[in-house]
Amino acid sequence: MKLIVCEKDLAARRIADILSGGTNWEEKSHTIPIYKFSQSGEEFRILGLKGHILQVDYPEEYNNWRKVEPRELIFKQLVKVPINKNVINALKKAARDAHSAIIATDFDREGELIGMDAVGVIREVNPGLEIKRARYSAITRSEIQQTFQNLEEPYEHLAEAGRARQEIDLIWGAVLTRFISLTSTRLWDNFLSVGRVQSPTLVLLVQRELEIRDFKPTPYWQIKVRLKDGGEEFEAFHKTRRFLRKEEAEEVFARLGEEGLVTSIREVERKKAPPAPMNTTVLLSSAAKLGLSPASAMNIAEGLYMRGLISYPRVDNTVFPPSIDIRGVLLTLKASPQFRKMAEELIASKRFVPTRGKKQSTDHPPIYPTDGASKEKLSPQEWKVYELVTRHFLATLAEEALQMTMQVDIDISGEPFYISGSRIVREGWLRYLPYFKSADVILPQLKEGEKVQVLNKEILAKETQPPPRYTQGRLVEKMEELGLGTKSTRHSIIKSLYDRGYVVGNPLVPRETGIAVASTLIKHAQKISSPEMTAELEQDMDRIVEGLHQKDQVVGRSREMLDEIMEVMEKEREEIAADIRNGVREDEVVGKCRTCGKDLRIKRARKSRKRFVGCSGYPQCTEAYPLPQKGKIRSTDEVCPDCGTLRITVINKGRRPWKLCLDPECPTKKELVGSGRKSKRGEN
DNA sequence: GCAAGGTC
Repeated sequence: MKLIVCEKDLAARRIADILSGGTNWEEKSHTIPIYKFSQSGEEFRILGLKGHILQVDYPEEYNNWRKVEPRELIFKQLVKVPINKNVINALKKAARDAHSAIIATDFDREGELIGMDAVGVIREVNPGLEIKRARYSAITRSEIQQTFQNLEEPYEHLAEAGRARQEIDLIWGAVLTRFISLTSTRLWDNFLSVGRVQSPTLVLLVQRELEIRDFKPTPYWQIKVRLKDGGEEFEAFHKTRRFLRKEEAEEVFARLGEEGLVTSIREVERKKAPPAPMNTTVLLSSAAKLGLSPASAMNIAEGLYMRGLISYPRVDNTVFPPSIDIRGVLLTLKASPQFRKMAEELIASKRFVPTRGKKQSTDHPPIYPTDGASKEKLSPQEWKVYELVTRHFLATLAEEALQMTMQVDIDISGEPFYISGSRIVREGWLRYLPYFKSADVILPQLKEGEKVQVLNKEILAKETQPPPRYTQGRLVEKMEELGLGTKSTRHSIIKSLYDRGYVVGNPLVPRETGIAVASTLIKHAQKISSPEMTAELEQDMDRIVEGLHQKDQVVGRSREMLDEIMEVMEKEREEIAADIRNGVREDEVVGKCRTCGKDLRIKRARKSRKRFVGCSGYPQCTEAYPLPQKGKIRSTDEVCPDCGTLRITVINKGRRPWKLCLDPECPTKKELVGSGRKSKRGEN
């Protein structure tokens, strides 16, 4: 029996179909599907893993954070532990009966690592097994058939590069996470984390926040006039969009007479190209514009993919391979009542060539609908994502949109004014993807040389605005630009910043705890506060792949570097502890006290160690409220209209966050507590 | 209870 090991069930199923010509059947082993078939007297079994099967970890004796100095962890031996017992058992069982195995995981760094981990498990039960590697970059009939006739050897170096990443990420993550959590005594539910990807992402947000806080607005002035042409009234602005001196604006203002002259009208037709095909980043950033967090958009997309409604959602590629039958996709979309007409239109106009994006890879096609769904059969959020994917796909087939833009120049007493407008003259792809369509600005019918009447003039005092905060959608894009995280992890990295209490809201606003942690890392562990650590790791991994470096050299150097950082951080322990505690303390403020106006904050009772909300004016002010003893507490700026006390959010693991009035006697309390029933999926 | 990377 030949055993073929794939990275995921989808690949196993499709490869089985191709190699067997559709004669394979499915059996379950330890709940894992295995595809079987026979060919020229040989029996085949194809097994799909669920991604990584092992993870690196510290041996159990180091589990207690308080009993181990974080710095000691740096040079400790790491172990690998199974992630999913069913997968391992199914793999072992199949390996026992096999006389050879073929590793057919994705051909990339993590895929090779997954494959080599599988080889390790296989060898435990069947040491002499012959092992080959099937290298393919797309699951198409021709490529799979060819690949399996030209098997290769495993790429040990590639897997080693993956191991280096695993080890470095765990060592830096564990040591620094424990160190800052222990020094600031933020433990268990409230621990503070540090990581190669999450920390530079947090720093990005914090630096923007500090820029906003430091921002000094510059005043400027605009001149606006109200004009009349025949019956129509309209507004025009002075061409000096920003007068930096008020006097200057006033001088111009004083000169303006009661009549203006249309000096020129320019019309320009602009082409708006349809979007490139959708990859994960585009899916997440578009979904964010529709109000879905990247984490829930990804979750929902995963579910739609599992139900066969959209293609694989984790992809960088933005170029459709020729193997995708675009016309066929449109035909299946006719099964959707909501999209039947649009699909028919595109079929009738024979538009079967999609746009091409800049990122081309062959592992998966861009995200597209694989079946026609109907709105009634999906939840509102599922429909939102399905609709987005489908509309985006249709847009990539449609013709470009045309927008007419107009600028009219008007002279008033020698001063230049303008009005500008635009309108869509051909909808093209915007018809399918109307979410982000800009509204038309229609101008009055004017002619060059025409006179207009000045009805009114006005000086507007304005100020320059600080840079905007990152929205979740923009952050996903920025992370991709900086090389932080991957298509599969960015959404979860962002979610963990919320879970740690580093940020709130969308756009993301850092809390004081997040600012304190970021500032500490910038100051004392610069390395892990910037995207450069990832960039350098990538270079080191390339050298491992080329055989120029060994994994242990790279990890060893990284350990030394961390040790030097930790030596300094240990010396500065008191200062670091104070900085982070100050940040944490500020976030413990729930709001203002109703009685005395001072801060209400989360405190702990001396004797019982139970937490409660008390007034910082104690003992003069004795305002106090009980708190649930479990779960994370976050303040809100809401005040209950019934009892008049502040509301807080309580977050318990695996449950939907619930809001609670501080006053335990509040009449609305029962209803609020009871609202945690409906769904596990919460929006941030 | 640590990270980030796969995948469900």
